[in-house]
Amino acid sequence: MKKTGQATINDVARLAGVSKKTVSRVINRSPLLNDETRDRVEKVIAEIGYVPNPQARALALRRNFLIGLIHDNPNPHMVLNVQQGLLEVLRDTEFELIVHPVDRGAPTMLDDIKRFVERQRPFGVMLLPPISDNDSLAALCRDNGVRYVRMGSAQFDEPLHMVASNDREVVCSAVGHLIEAGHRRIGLVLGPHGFRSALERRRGYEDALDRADITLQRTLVAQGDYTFESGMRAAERLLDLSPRPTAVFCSNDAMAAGVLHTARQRGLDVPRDLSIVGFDDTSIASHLWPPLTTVRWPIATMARAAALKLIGEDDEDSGESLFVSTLIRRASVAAPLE
Amino acid sequence: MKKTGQATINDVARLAGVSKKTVSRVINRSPLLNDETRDRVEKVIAEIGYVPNPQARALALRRNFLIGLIHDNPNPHMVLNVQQGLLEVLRDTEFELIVHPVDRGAPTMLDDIKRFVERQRPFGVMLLPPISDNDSLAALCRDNGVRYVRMGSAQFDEPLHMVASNDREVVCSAVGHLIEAGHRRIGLVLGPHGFRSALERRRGYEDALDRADITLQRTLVAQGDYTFESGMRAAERLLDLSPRPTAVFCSNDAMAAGVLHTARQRGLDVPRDLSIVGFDDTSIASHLWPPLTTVRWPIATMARAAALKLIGEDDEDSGESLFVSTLIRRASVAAPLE
DNA sequence: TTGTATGCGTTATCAT
DNA sequence: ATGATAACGCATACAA
Repeated sequence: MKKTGQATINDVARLAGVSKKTVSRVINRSPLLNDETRDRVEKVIAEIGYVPNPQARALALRRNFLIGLIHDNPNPHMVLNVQQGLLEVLRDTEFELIVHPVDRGAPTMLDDIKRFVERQRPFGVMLLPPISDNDSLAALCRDNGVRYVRMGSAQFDEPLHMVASNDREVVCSAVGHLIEAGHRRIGLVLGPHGFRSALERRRGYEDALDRADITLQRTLVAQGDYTFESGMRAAERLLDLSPRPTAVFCSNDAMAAGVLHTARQRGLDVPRDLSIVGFDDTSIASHLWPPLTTVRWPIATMARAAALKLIGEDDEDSGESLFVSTLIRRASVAAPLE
Repeated sequence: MKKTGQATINDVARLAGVSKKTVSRVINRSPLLNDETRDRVEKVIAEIGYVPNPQARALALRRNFLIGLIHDNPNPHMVLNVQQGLLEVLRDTEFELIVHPVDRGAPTMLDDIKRFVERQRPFGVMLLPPISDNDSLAALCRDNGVRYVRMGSAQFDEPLHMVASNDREVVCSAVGHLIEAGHRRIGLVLGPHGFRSALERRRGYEDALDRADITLQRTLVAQGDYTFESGMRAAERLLDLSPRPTAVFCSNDAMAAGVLHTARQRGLDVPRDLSIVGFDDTSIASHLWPPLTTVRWPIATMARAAALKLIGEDDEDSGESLFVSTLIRRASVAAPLE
C-alpha cells in the first residue's frame, strides 16, 4: 500500500476493480450508480477502513469541512454552551469545530474575519452575539459561499440563518412576575450600549410596565455592561434612591450578582428588602445565596439547531429558528415589605 | 487572474518572473536564496496580497496548520481560559484552533482521538487534564509526528511537552495558611478518583499537616468530584463531625461554594465558625459572600507557553514548563473561635 | 542559486 | 453507469 499507512481512494479503486471516480461517487452518494457497483465499493471501503483525506477534499472542493465559531468573547458561559451544543451535532460527522474569536471594537475586525473566511474556506460559520448583529458579516459569508447562522435575541435574518431567543417576551413576563408579587418600583440594570440583547431586554421591561400601567421612571434605569462590577455600581445608584426600588431586574446574572453583593454590603436582606431577577441562568445563579430567580435560555439547544442548519442538506427543512426562554423561580424574589 | 479571485503561487511566480519553486522557497524561508530575488518576490507578494492556500499546503505537506485542543470538558473556566491563552499566541499566525472534546470513560476515546489525529493531521495538539495524564495519548501523537503539549498538576513529561502547575506545593502553603491562623482540625474535600490534580492537592494537604506535626485524620477527608453538589455532600458529612472541623480546604472552587452553601444552611457563619479555602480562583470565588480565599493558577499564561511550544521552531528553547500558583487571600478565612 | 517534473488525494469534465 | 484525464495549489527530488 502506501508508505503513510493510510489507504487512499486509489487503493479502494484498485481493490474494487473500478475507477477512482466511481469510488468518489460512492463517497459522495451520487444517485446515478449501479447498486451492485456501490455495494462492492462499499465493502472494500469497510474492509480496509478507508476514510477520505480531508485536506485533499478541501483542495479539490475549495471548501473545508470545518465549522467556524466566530465570537467576541461575550460571556464564557455562553461560548462554552454553544461549543458544547455545536459539537454534540458535529461529533460523529466529518466536521470539526474551529474557534475564531475576534475583537469587536478593533477596526480590523471585518478584515480579520474576511481573511479567516477566505483562507480557511469553512463549510459554515456560526456568529455569536453581539457581533451577530453585524449585517456585513452575513454579507461576507454569503459572498464567499459560506453558510452562516446568527445567534441573537431577536429574529433579524431568515430562519435558515438564524437561531433566536425571545428575550423581549420573557423579560416582560419576568418583570410581570415582580409586578404580580406586588412590586411597583422596579429598577432596571441595562446591558451595554449597542447590544441587541440589551435593547430587547429593555423593551421587555418597558412592555411589562406598560401592561401594568406603571409609569416608566428614568431614575430607576441604570446603565450596566454585563459585568459584576457594573452591577455593583448600578446598585449603588439605585439603592441611594428615595424611595428605594423594591425590586430590580438585571439584564444578566453577573450584574444581578453584583447587585446582590452591594445590597448585602448595605445590610439589606434579599429578598425581604430587595427582590432581584437575573438573566442567563449561569451556574452562579443557583449557587448564590439566596439562589437567584433568573431567565434560562436554551443555548445548547439553539447551538444544536444552528449546527444542523449549517451542515444540513440544501433541500432540508431549515428547522426551528425561534427558541423560548423560561423564567426560573428561586428565592431572590418575594413580595415587597410595605 | 483566477476565477476565484484569490491569487495563487503561479500568479506570484509569473509577475515576479521566477518559478513557482522560488516563490515557495521565499514562503518557507529557504536560506539558499538570492537576496535580490527574495526581495522581488516579496514585493509582488505584498502587492497582490498573496497568501498561500492552507488546504494545498496541508495536502502537500501532509500536515495541517491547525492546533487541536483535546479535552474532556473538565471545568468551563479552565477550558475557556486555555482557549484564550492559546488564541492570543495563534492570532496573527497562520494557525487556527480546532476544538475536539472527547469522552473520558467512553471505551472509544483513544480511537476517537486517533482518528482525529490521523485525519486532521494537526500541527500540534494540547492535552488538557484530566486526560493529559494518559501516556498512550502522548505516544499516539509522537507516532504520528504530531507535536503535543500536556497540561497538568505536576511535571510528568519532558519540558518540551509539558506545562505544569505546582499544585502540591501551593496547596501545602494554603493549608499552612490555615494552620498559621490557628486551625488544627482542617477538613479536606478531595477531587475525583484518578485525577492527577486531586492527588497532588491531597498530597499538598498532607505535607502541610506533616510539617505542622498534625496527625492526619481520615474522618476529616471527604470525597468530592469537583462539583458544587459534591461540595454540599462533603460538607454535610464534615459538619456532622464532633468536634467539627474549624476549617476546610476544598480541592476546587465549585466544591468550596457548595461547602459554603451548606454551612450557611446550617446557620454557620463563614469565616467565624468555619474557614474555607478553594482552588482555581474562578469568577465565582470573588463574587461569593464572603469572597473566597483560593489558589490562582496561571492558566492563560500556561496556555500561551504551550502554544509557543507547539508552533515554535525545532531549535528554539522550549521555554518554561513549570508555573507557580499563588494563594489569593480573601475573607473566607479567619482564626478559629475556640 | 534557480528551474522542471512529479506527487499529494480528491473532485470535475467530458468522454464512452 | 463508468472511466481517462485534467485540475486544485503547493512542496519535494533532482537537475541544471
